[in-house]
Amino acid sequence: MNTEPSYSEQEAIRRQSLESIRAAGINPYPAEMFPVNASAKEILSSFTDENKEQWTQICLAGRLMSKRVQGKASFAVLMQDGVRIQLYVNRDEICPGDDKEGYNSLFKKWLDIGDIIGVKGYVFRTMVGEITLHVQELTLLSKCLRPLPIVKTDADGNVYDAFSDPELRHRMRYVDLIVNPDIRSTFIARSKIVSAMRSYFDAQGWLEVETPILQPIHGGAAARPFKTHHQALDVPLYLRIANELFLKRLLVGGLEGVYEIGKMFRNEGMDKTHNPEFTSMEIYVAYKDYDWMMGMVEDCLAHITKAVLGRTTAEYAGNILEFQGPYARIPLFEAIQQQTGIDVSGMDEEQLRNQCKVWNIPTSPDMGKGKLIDQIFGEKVEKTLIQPTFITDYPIEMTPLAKKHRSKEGLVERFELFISGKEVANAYSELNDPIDQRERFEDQLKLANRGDADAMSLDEEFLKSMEFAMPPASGLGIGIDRLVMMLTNQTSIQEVLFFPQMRPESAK
RNA sequence: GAAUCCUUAGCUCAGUUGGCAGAGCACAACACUUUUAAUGUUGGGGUCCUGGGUUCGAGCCCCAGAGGAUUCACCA
Repeated sequence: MNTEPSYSEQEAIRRQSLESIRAAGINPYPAEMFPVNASAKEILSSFTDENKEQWTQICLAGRLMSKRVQGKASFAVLMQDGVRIQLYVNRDEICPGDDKEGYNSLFKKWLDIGDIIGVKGYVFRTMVGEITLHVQELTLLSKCLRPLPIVKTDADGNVYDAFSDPELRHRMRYVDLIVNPDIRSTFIARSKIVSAMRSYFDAQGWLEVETPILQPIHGGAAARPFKTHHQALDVPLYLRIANELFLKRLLVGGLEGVYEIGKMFRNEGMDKTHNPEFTSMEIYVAYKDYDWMMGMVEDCLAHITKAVLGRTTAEYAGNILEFQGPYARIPLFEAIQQQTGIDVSGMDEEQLRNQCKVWNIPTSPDMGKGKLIDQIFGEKVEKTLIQPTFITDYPIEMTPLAKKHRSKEGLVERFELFISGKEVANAYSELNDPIDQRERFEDQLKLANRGDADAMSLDEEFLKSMEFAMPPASGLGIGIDRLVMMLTNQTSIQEVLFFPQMRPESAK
C-alpha cells in the first residue's frame, strides 16, 4: 500500500493551519484538563440582567460552529452538549498586550469551524438582546482537520444546505450528531425508554441477566442465523436469534423473575423495520400466565411513556397512540372475522389455502395451517391495529414454545401486541411440559422436512433442563427498536440506531 | 429479490438540442470593534459514481457494474 494521502483544498488549508499553530508554540491537542465550570444550557436558561454579576469567570468548552469576523471584534457560535451559544471575541481583550497574534492569527486565521475550543469570560446581553459569552481567554483544545458541513437556519426557521443525505448521515453519524443536534433527542429518548423499563422491572424484584450470544444451536425463534466458528473448540457457533431457551433454564434454576435486554442477530432482509442486529427485551416471570402478562405490559408501557414523554400518549405516523391501559384484547380468529366477515377457525389446511386464493393472498406449498393463518392475519388485520392491541390465542402450529390453551382446543396461550400496524411484543404462558415440548419440536422437524426453512430446531439440552421441572411462567419479548420508533415518531429503524447496518462503501 | 428514481465542488443543488463545468453556503485574500443565514470586493476549488460503447465532440445518448432513496415482495 503506497497511498499518498491526497487532501482536498480545504483539508490542505486546515493542515497548514495546524502546522502554523504548532510553529507558534501552541499544542493543538493539549493534554491539560480544561476547567469547564458551566454549560451553555444553564447559561441560556438562568442568566438574567439582574444576576449578571454571578456569570463571570465562566469556562465553557465546545465546538466552533460559526465565525463572523468584523475587524477587531468577532462573533462566533459555540456548540456545547448540543446547545449553541454565541461568543463575543474582542481583539484587545483576548490580547491585552502589544502582541495581537492570538487574535489576528490564531482566532481569525487558524481556527476553523469544527475546532473544539475552550473559552473563559463573562456572560452579557448584546445590543440586540442575545445572551453571549464575552471571551477573555481562548484555548484550542482539538483541531478539526476536515471541513464540517455548515447548516444554516434563518430567522424564519428555514434551513439552508442541510446535511440530509441518509447514506452520509448514517455512515458518519458523528457528523450528523454535530450538525443536526435535534437528532440527539431520539437517542436520548431511547436511553430513557430502556432506563425506565429497567427501573420498572427492578422495582418488582426481577433480575437482569446476561445469556450467551454465541450459541451452539440457534433456538427460541424462527429465523436464519449468522454462523461463525470457534477455533479452539473447532465447532460451529451461531449468533443468537433469541435468548428464550437460556432464560427458561434460569427459571428451572429457581430464579423467579429474569430479564435480559440485548442484541439479537438475524440473517435476513433489511428494511424500515428490520436491521440484522436489533435490541430485544425478554422477561420470564414464574407462577404467572399470559393474562397477567397483558396487565403487566399495559402497566409497564404506561410507566415508560410517562417517564419519557411525561404523558401516556404519543404521536406516531399521524395518529395519537394511547398507552394507558387497558388495551383491546382480541382473539386472533375473532380479529380475522371482524375484518373479513369470515370465520376461518374451523378450516383445515386445504380450505385455508382456497380462502387465500379467494382473497388473492400469496401462499406456498411448504406453508402449514399455522403459517396460512398468520399470512391471512398479516394481510387482512395487522395494518388496522393502530392503537395498542393484544391479539390472543394463536394456532398451536405457529407456536412451539407456548402452553396449550386452557380451554380452546388447537390454540395456545399466546398474545402479540400490535401498535400502529406493527408487532411490538410477543408473549406466552410458557410451555413447561417436557413431553409436550418434545412433541412440538418434532412437529417443527416435520415442517422443516416439508421445506419450511424457519422451522425451529430441536434442542436436547433445553429439553433436558425442562425435564428437571420448569415452574409455570409467563414470558414476554419486546422489540426495543420498534418501541423506540413508536415513542419518538420515527418511521425508520435506521433513525433509532446510531449505526444502522449499511452495505460496504464501494472502493474508490 | 422486483420496479422506479437518484449519484456533478466540503454541504445543498442547477446544468437548455450532445458543443469551454455552474450557483449559494463553506474556503482563501483584503476591509470592517455589537453581529447573527453578518456585510462588501476579489480569488481558488471538479476522477461530473466506475468501466465500456456511439460520436468530430458525452455530465447529458446506449450497455454493464457499484452505491443510495422510494414502493412492493420476503422475513417471529
